Amino acid sequence: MATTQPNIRVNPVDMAENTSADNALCLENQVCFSLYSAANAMVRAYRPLLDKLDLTYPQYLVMLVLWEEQGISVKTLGDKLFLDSGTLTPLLKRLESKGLVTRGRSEQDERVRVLALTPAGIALKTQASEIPHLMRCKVGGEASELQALKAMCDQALKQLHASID
Amino acid sequence: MATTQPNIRVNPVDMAENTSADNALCLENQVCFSLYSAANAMVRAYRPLLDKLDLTYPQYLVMLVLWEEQGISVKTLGDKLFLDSGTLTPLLKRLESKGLVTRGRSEQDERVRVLALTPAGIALKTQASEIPHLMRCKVGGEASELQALKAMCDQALKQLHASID
DNA sequence: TTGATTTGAATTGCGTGCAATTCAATTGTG
DNA sequence: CACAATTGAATTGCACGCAATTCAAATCAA
Repeated sequence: MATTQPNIRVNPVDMAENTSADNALCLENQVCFSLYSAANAMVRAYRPLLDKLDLTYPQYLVMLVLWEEQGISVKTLGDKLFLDSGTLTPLLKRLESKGLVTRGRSEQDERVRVLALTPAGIALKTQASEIPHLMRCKVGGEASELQALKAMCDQALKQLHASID
Repeated sequence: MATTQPNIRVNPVDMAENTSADNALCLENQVCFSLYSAANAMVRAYRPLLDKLDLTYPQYLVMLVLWEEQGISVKTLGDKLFLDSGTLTPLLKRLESKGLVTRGRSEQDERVRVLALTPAGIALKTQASEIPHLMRCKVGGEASELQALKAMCDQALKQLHASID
């Protein structure tokens, strides 16, 4: 049961007519729904791996950025992750309370938080090193397919950002 | 600034070595991160359209299902949307309080909620009919590309469900 | 039939996402 | 220099997602 069958729908009895809007309210939406479901499933799949590091997926993303470059601001971090301060501020406080991240202040601009890693935060990178391989096994598929998926997601993201409203 | 440049990274000064784990902690993750970011952006793009219907995106998904088939249980709905009762129960209560959905009880099995639409819930479909077209404009791209994106997301979802841990 | 198990929803708790607002620090302007 | 506008974070409020637990109804097994 629950086999993912193609989008061939039978019109239910109590629904009136099967117009073009019906098809649109199915076919086109499936792309967004597939994207949405796949993203949820991806975060779910990360969970058991990240539990060992006591990280959530968004926290892991922040750590990925900081493992690459420290001393950045919340704004810069948000630009990289497409997340705002409303999401990042409490998240960063949690990482700080775990002893992984420091939230300093910029000397030049008192408004700016300067994010850096503690030794424990840096050390966590070693434990994280096996995660990409494990996730690749879970997702499966050819590398070229994954690259194509990434390219399409990036394209869609770019387009959605372009059409702000 | 903030141009989406290819994944050519410069190793920061205070980071030690640039191992294969470094590449993995970037390249492979980008697929998941792209998926995650695109899904977030998609939900964000839906918002102004759905605001007019006073629906969130997950609520819209529920309505899509019920516009196709009424009288289903929370379980069946969850199987279709890949969501559980922890998400759906409060969401359905909100749809109920908006006067769009009824949450009855099954005669055969008292545990089961039977979900149906109110006249207002059915009527809302008309207002929703233009949303797919508007979203397609926002996302852009060829229909074939979107179908390819959907196929890859579905494949990834299927694979992630198969490898439960 | 009874008792154990399973199942469908609901509940609880936590961590996002994000719109909207606030606030202080900084920048721009006359 | 004053003062308005902008900017970077933080805060508030709401709606998810989902793990974990609870609970009652239904099913299974001895």
